[in-house]
Amino acid sequence: MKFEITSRSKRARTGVITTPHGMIETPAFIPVGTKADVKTLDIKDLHELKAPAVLANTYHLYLRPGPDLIEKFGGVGEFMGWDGPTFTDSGGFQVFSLGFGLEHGVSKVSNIFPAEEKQSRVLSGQDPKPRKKLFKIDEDGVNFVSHLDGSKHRFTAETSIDIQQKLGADIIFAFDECTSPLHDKQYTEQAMFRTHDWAKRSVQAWTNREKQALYGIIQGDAYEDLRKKSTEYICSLDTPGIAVGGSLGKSKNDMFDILDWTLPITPEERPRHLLGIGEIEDLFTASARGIDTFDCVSPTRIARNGSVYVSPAEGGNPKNKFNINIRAQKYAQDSGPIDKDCTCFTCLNHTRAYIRHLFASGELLAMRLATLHNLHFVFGLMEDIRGAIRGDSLKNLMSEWGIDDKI
RNA sequence: GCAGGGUUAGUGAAGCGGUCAAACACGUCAGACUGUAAAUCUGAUGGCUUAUGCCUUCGUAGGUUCGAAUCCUACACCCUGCA
Repeated sequence: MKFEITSRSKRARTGVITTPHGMIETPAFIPVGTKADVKTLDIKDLHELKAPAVLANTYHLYLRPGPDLIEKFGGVGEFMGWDGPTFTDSGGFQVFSLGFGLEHGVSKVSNIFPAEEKQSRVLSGQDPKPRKKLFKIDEDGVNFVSHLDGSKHRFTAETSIDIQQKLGADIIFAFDECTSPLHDKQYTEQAMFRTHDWAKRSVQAWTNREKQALYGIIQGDAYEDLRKKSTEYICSLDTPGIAVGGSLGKSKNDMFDILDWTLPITPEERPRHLLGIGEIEDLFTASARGIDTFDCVSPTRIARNGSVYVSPAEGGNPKNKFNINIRAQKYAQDSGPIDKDCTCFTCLNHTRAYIRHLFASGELLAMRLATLHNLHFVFGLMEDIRGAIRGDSLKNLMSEWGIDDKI
């Protein structure tokens, strides 16, 4: 992998990541294809959308169909028939989402209000309805039971890297522990040190350096000293790229702070990936802070659940100005496209009324059309962001979108 | 014509004297979703100037009872046997 910065505008930059499977213009949004497919889409769709890459998942592909089988087929990309760049996540996120996250019903950005109250209940063991977690963490690694069949397994830094080398993605991630916004500082610090140890071991286990680029992952939640310490340590390791991971706090402001603490002290020449983030607003604010690549399930997941992106001119929902719930009754007779200015397949061919009808009827096409639209929208947005960085006008673009950011 | 069974909120269907504005399912409406256990999940769903409140509802009309969706009578419609 090679990374070249092509322009700079304040803290933002554009660049090109060159992988064995092609180039990625950055900042870029990488759609998530957990089980070696972007849900509802095929590779022809991904090509037509100009998807820059696909991010698959180590945990899921390890359980099924298994890394040895994928290796026989020449890696995830070959296996799925995708000739573009690929990423694999390390499985670290599942340690969280199927562990603490499942147990206490939290995601990586806490949306629980009031978060402090929930946090104190969880920390004092007063959470009223904990569920049985599937992962148990120790210093050396993680024991877990498969969510598919209950079988017992163990991941360590070494096994994660070994699996990822068999999966063969162009960009791979160190095995890490993603904490929750509800963990206290003491635990977060312990987890951070564990992640540092695992990162070091991930680097040692990483042997396929010609073809695969390893990214270390910065942890530390929303604690300034921890994030800075973690950034220094992760950047001291010999990895081609750096990722910001883990819990990103209790609000968007926390996330801004985290990026402000970490990115200015990472080496400029290494590409920076922001794990699991990618709502419309975030793509602007994190690009402005110097993030180069994103991955996120949001555009594809909310599409399947009936939320589709709209530009500021369309209005959007009162609570979320960048999307509308296309299932709503008020669109039943709407003869316009999802977004007037959108040139995606869905908007060129179908009305809001038709898409709403497909959702109401439970038709699979509804999810596919919505996914095509949302990804086209996000990829177009990233192109606009890159153009704005080159033209030194990102701030203007953001104000056109009504994004108020102090940066 | 005789005998038996049935008629409950948008639909199907529980309830068979008080704790019933009425279970449950579906439907409908609204909301959530950020390194995907997610075509998932949550809430609302008789009306009201939103309430440990009032009003109207369980085929129709009467009746019994302190009290009826629940018991009785008549009527209407539907189903099943026998003529």
